[in-house]
Amino acid sequence: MGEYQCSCNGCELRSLFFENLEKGAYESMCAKKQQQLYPKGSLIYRQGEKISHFSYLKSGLVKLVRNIDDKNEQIICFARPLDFVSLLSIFSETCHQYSVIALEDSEICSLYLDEVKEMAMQNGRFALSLAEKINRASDNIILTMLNIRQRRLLGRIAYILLYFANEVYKSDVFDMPVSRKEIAEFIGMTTENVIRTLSEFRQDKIIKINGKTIEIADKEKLVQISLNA
Amino acid sequence: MGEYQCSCNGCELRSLFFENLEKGAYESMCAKKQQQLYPKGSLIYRQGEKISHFSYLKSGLVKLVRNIDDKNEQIICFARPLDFVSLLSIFSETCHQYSVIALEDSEICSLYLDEVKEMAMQNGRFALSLAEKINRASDNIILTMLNIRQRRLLGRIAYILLYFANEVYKSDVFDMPVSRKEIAEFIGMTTENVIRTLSEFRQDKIIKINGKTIEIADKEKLVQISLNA
DNA sequence: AGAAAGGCATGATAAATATCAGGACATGAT
DNA sequence: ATCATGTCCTGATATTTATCATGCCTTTCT
Repeated sequence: MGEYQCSCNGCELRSLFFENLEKGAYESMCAKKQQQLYPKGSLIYRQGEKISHFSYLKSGLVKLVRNIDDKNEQIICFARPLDFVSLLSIFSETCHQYSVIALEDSEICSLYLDEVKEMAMQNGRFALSLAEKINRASDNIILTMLNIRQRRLLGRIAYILLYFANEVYKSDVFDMPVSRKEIAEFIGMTTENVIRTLSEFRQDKIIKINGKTIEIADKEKLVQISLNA
Repeated sequence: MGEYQCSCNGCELRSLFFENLEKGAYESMCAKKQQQLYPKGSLIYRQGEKISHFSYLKSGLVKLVRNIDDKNEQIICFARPLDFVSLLSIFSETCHQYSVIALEDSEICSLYLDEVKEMAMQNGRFALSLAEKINRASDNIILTMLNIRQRRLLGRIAYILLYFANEVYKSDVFDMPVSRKEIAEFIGMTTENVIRTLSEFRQDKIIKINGKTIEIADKEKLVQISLNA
């Protein structure tokens, strides 16, 4: 029996496990991983479902969504690789508080939650490290919500444009992964006003819009708007 | 040397430690606790300070506040006993992300963070239990922020009135622990509009106001407003 | 006591945002 | 091919909220 080699060399979560688990424990955990590809638009978890897995995003982009009623949704956050997908309530609730939906083709790696918990109980260092990461994710959500709350329409749109450019795509030209409606659900304004504001930015030559592609043409001005509106 | 008896019989955090720590570890931790009384209005932690203690609220009421600039503040949440005070970033950041201020005379019990962390590393069950509690606190903050975001002025005021009545004071008559300005900072509206709305509720006989004392006179209507506005 | 500052209150007006309506365009289903 | 659906877009209007101004009352400071 040859030694097991984890195939996930690019997986950022490795460090978490590596640094804190015995080699044997790490490998047995890794061996049981279930990897799955969710195409763009597909539902990864449904709000209310039982949480059975500890999941993390290897590639792609997802949104966390809260269903208020039949018609209305709130987007809690967008999550990229390294942000855990089932992050929010994994240790505190038995059911998913939010739905998770793929915005781009996304690879999810899952481990049985029971086993991760078991491992955490046996290894405090691992548990603490896990808590740290989950904590940070929650913190970021709260901080972003506060940042959005303190801005008005224009500032909120500027903020989210800068978020995608700086945090997600690391480029001032990118394909907008979300619809105007989704932006509205994220910043808590109406779809019409999101559209209007983007048009306004286009007319003021702050951004260029070409189909799904957005180019930030005047970043300085966009930053100004994000700070002052 | 007689056996050490923890004096904090009413402390809800006991269970967390009790269930998960060896008696010796629990007692040595408990023996080092620092208990302090913060009078109403006093600063417990200042945003930006280094986090040195693991703290929890034994009695009283506090607010978590984010200073945006010289003049403007955002209130993140109110915390009662059982909610940890230094909860948000305790494992993920080295500095307090928010200030904590006493709204009522408050007793805080503190343990050295390093020691709690050390203990968590040595005891996975304890670490997991801690993570669970901190996780739940973050979840609640996020949920409350989403609940407020989906409402408009009247709904937000109704929501916070019901929050104090149902969650904090468990009574439809209570002394409002926060100013109109603080309500405004919490719900993200202006002070004038908070005042106006409360007056409106008073005129519509939904609440009675007598100095600091609020009485919810027509709870059914208040719930309706909270759901529809 | 008197002054200063802050909380509470209300009105008038301005600004921001939502709602409603309509149309162009793309996409997917039948 | 055609229909239905959904997204993007714009304008007109209504609603909601913020801002500005003012006054009263209480508390705090001196």
